[in-house]
Amino acid sequence: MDHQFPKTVTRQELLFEDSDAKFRKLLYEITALADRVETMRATFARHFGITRPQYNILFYIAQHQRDVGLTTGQVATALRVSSPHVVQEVNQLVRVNLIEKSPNPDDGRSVLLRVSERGFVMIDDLAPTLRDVNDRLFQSLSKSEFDQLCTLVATILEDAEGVISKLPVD
Amino acid sequence: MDHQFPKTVTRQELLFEDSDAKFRKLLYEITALADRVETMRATFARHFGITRPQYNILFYIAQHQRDVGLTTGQVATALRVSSPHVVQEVNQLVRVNLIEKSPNPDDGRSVLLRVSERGFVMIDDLAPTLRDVNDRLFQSLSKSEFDQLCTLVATILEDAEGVISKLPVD
DNA sequence: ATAATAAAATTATGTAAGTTTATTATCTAT
DNA sequence: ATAGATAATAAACTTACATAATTTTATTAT
Repeated sequence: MDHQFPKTVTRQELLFEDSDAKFRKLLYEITALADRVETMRATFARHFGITRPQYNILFYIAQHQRDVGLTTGQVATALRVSSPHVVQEVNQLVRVNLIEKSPNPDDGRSVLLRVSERGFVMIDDLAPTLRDVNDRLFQSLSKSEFDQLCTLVATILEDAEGVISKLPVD
Repeated sequence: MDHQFPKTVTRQELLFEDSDAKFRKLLYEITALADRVETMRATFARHFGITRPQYNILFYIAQHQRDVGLTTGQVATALRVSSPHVVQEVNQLVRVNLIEKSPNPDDGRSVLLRVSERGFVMIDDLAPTLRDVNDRLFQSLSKSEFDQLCTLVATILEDAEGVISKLPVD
């Protein structure tokens, strides 16, 4: 009658006093942390009068356009969303003059996306707030802890891709 | 004409060669990792014939109901979603006999949720797969790295709550 | 050079995962 | 006994996507 939840991990390195509680807490906290980060982005987005996906697209382009800009497809692939979604959100950003579209001289089917002058003004306006928030978010980390965290997260993310590519179900 | 993206962090501990690139990569990878974890959960959910939010609710209850069960409101608060959403998804789970509702003897307004016998059978069926996936997801971590990661993530999550509670915008 | 095929963006439509608002029943404090 | 507060729920709405179909332009094979 009184079921106990089965263990979700077997590696000894991940168990404490034979319990996977700490491991489950970590998994929960990783997703919770990502959720908080997206909450912050949603707040910044609202401050700009745009939505969270629009904010993510705008900032991705701002950080990765060089001189040439990015295509719709590049943005969709990088953010792991569909092209129609990028088209839809970018059109909203074009309407409020935060993104500019121009034809791709190398490919007549393609379009190049760049953040507008106004877009960069808004980003520059937000930057001090962003620095304040990020400094506080990572206030407790020493340089070596930051390095460790970067390495650990990168490693696990890589392993996650491998795991997903051959999930034993579905 | 050629705008450069402003720095998003100032702490020296988080900068490399005066660039915040590594920091931005970390933030990106944290959300990417959480996204991959949710992708895995969605796959397990599909295998059960339920949705990802249903899976998350089912597993939260399975792990936290003791003898007594959990109320709708407790689940909503813990998972940070609205009560109506929990009601909706739990009703689906009741329909397929994975969750059982019972009146709360201590409060006539309230309802107690528990995973059904069939629910635990499904969870026990999935457990070996879950262990395999989790072992592989964290295959690269030593015990001390796992400990460090737990501490770092918990610390940052705590700081994140503080940051959100007093965001300088909105 | 032309025909077939592929690729990029877009339009239209659909859906999953939530939210907000309103209602009802019960509880708590005066 | 009454006046709020709280728990669950129902109904309606919204957001953040995806899928399918279409158009235009490129590429490849003949």
